[in-house]
Amino acid sequence: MNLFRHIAGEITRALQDMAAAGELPAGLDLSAVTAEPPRDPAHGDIATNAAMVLAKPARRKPREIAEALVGRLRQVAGVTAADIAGPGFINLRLSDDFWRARLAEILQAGAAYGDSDLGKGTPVNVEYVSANPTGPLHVAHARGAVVGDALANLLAKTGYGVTKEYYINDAGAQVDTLGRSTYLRYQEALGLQIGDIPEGLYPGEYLKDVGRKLAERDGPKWLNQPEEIWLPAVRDFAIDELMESIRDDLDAMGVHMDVFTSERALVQSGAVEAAFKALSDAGLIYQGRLEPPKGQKPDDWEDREQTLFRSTQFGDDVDRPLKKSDGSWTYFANDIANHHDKFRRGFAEMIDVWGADHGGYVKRMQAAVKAITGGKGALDVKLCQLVRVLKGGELVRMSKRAGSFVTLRDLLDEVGADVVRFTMLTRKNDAPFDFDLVKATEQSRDNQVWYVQYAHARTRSVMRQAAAAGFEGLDAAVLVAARHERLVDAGELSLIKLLAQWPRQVEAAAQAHEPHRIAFYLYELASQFHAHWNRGKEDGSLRFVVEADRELTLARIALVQAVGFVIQSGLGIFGVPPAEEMR
RNA sequence: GCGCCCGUAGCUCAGGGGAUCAGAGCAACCGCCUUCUAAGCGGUAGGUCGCAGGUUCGAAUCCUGCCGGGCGCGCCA
Repeated sequence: MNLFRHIAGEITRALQDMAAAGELPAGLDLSAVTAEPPRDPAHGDIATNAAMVLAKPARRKPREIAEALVGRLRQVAGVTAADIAGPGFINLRLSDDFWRARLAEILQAGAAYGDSDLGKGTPVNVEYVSANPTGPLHVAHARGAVVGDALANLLAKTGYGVTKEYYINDAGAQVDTLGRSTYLRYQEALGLQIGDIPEGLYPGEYLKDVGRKLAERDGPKWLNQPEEIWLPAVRDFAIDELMESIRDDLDAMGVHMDVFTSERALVQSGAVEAAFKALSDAGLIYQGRLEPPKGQKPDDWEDREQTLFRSTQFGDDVDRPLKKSDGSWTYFANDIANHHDKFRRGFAEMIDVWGADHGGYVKRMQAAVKAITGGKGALDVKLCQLVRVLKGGELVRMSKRAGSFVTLRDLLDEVGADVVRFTMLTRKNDAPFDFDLVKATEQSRDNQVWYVQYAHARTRSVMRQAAAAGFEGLDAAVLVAARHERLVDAGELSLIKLLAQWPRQVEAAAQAHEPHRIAFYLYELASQFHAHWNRGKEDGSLRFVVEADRELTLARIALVQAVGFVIQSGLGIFGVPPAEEMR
């Protein structure tokens, strides 16, 4: 149970009782009332702002409301103290037994502790990576992949019906360029001299493989043919090859998409026309002219009338073109169809994870979603800032395979998927990130992955030690039944309190769409666990396994197991398997 | 020129989204190893939360302006 929500419910009920008793006006809006841990634990276990928030609408002084409320809150089960602080805050203290009762919940739930039905099954579509199939995935994609995947897992854990989706940008001019670039490598594979890769084509060596495979499959049949003959076949072949390698890379990182949507297929199905018609019918399409951007006018700017979408009606800065000068759809038009299609598939809630270089695109896409869904759909966009790869402080630039960037595969080879996944989440998505390959694998406290894994390994170590000391069959039932009231040490109790915050942390992170919060919580939990461990070194009576006191040992093992479960629960969101030992 | 993001301790970053003293790690200094991994733990020192206003009983948190850095700005995706 999310005990903060539980207490918030109790506070709400007390306020309603007060209203019924005439101590407060009826019909007050209680939605701003919170129950949360105070910043300083010395203030108590839970603080509520109820009296402060209601003072104005109730036309009463905060302290008056607080005085009345405190009396009622003292009657709530588990509450041992309710005090007024400062201008009218109420600090609650809960009994140790109330806290210890969380232990049984954790032990029964195991790694599922923190799961909730917050989302009530609401479908959510999380679109991430969505890289063009024109080259291997690189570090920026890795960040998007990790953020998107963890966010999706987080939402699934909190009861949303999550679909992980990849939108394949396989319809534009870039894939034609890919086709031409591949054709060159195909010729090369058949023994022709191709010289330098011409400007405008992709020079990456990764296309050599693709060219060679094409030569193996088709032989020389495309040689000496006009481009219009070979381009479609070569392009499609290359897209398939690159998508396969992209899927392999994602697999290697533990990212598994539910749906791959092809832009090309979408266009061919007439989805763009359908979306366009919907906007048009709503009177949101017109022919007009745009001002050139100030300060930086493109040299080839040509003032002309074009087909525009009234995105300004939905908060965008200027209206946006949906057709190129040759009459074909813009990428934006296709992406409107993409989101329209998601909405029609049942997703009113959509999340896109993009690179920061697409930041200028957010407003128009959100505008489009509002327009095309009649206001029923909502799009949240998570922008991932730049990732720089360092090695011992030195910037790493070149990749063996790709030429100008570090590939995802390089990263995985260098530090492993688990480290990539966790480390990428130790920063907010909208803060730039320096990924240091040396630090990422260092075994020290400033390496958060290692530190959290070490804590989990230590929980396992305790279990092994306990078994060696004759404690066997330590299953959930035995640990749930253990005498938890024997846990009276301050370190033990504060660990329990931190564990009890987990469900709230998960829900808060899910609602904010911020998976990085999980990493910080896990780091704090690990820190407290290591600290408590060390107390046992200094004071033998605090060690987990006390052979002379079987009852106490079982209670402490229950706590250790609970710590392990919560770490597992958290790492599960990141898709990182917990370590059994660190050797 | 316009839009978005960022500006918190020497360094790298948190700060649950308004209120009860500004946090962590690293680096610096001082301590703790016969016992479950010292790959660790504890302590000291260090900040007018970019600047200036505003809203409020209360602002690192919300609003406005400015300064500094990043990203982007029809017919690329």
